[in-house]
Amino acid sequence: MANLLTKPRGTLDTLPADSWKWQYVENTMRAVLARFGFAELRTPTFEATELFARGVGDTTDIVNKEMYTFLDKGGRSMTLRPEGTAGAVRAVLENGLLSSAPLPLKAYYIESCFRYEKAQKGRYREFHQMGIECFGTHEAAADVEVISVAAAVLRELGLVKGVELRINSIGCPKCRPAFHAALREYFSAHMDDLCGLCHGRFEKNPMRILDCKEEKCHTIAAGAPIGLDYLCGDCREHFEQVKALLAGDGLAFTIDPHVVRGLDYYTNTVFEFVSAVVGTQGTICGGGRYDGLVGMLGGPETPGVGFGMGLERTLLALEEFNVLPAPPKGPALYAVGADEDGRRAARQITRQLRSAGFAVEQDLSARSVKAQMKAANRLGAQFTTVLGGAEVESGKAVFKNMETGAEVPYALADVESAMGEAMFALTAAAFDNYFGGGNAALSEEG
RNA sequence: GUGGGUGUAGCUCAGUUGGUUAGAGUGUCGGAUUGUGGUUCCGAAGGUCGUGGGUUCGACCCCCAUUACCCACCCCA
Repeated sequence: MANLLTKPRGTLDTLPADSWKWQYVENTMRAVLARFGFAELRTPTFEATELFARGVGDTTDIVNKEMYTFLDKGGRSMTLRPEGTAGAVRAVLENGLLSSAPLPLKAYYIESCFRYEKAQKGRYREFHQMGIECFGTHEAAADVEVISVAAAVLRELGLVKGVELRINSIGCPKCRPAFHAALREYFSAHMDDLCGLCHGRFEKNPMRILDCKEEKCHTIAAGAPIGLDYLCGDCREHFEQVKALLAGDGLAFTIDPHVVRGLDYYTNTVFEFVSAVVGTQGTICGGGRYDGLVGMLGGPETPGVGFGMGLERTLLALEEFNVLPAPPKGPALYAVGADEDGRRAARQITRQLRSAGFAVEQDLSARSVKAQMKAANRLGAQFTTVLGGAEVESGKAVFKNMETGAEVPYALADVESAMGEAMFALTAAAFDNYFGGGNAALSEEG
């Protein structure tokens, strides 16, 4: 009934008190991405439906039943992007980047995606992902570069333990038929024991049976032929190189023949970073190589490799593992006005300090001094200064350190430099405290 | 699309075998002698008990329906 005040199913509000967590994750990602030489690519939130049908693959669940598709006023079928790669490829092709930009082309995006699914923990209808794409080289070094980015992001965020890298190779269009044939031969002997869904998979894409979570299918799949045994010479060699380079980089991984991505465009290397804590939706990051995609969408045959990392799931993992940093500190100063003159003075120094670069708060509700102090405390202000007729007249006031209660006198005329010194003393003290104090070299410098 | 669970104040939750003015904690706002926070004390605001039916003298409580959220399947980030 109160539909007006109910957000759409499967969507999330990020409230002011929590938004710093998202900013922290995004900023960390951007910093790592910059180090690895990836530049941001921004594309529209919706694209022509056909782009996803062709790119993601019209046998996938994503295209068949999970897309937010609508007709625009011109009668064109549009779709809210369900993933990032198709749009990225479109933008790269449409802007001729494969011929004008230096190769390999390395791009990233942080964007929201939309899938019409039933929401649960770690799975939402509007979700956010950071994704990267590396176009123009088939070399294993590119696969490993891409995996390294994901690993570096996770490490930088503090997700070192409890997140596992699993890799596999699903081969190329040349070697896949042999594997499919072998799978069909194996599973045909067990048809009666497979679940209903897997009967369908048997025809369309028998590799998906390996991924089935049904107990009985899982048991049967354990004895199935291993895809890695059916790779052609080139693919085998490629996978060997990927493994060697990963090992050389000190990146721990496990080979998991059951890693089969659900998007049709993947070839060769596929990988995921999995955490057990994010509910059943444990895949924090999933990706792989897609050498056929660019050609499939009408571009020149161009190899590519990339991944998508779910921000909601990353955040869940950070919270589960308790590796979120301390929340940001409150304003440097809360300027309290005690009377009419004081309020005027508070407004004045607030304005002045803000333009000097300090975070300063002031009362906007004509509240009592006590109420303003309470507000300052609640906001986590590091200092307060109470201004009234007396201070205005004498030109002298004090900064009160809200943690220690200590008061530092200053002259109103010198408020900017006084604020700077007070803040410096605070960080120097925190620094000494953190490093066990007694760091003479640094504390003498102030 | 399929299962299971849960809906009582902004938040977390009590609410006796159905009994009349529905509670606590927390949060918000205010006060505890003149202009100083965090602890403490006092007070205030805030709920058509998800919604619609039904049973009953009487329903937050029982029954049915509906809806929302959560968890899981499926799928994937």
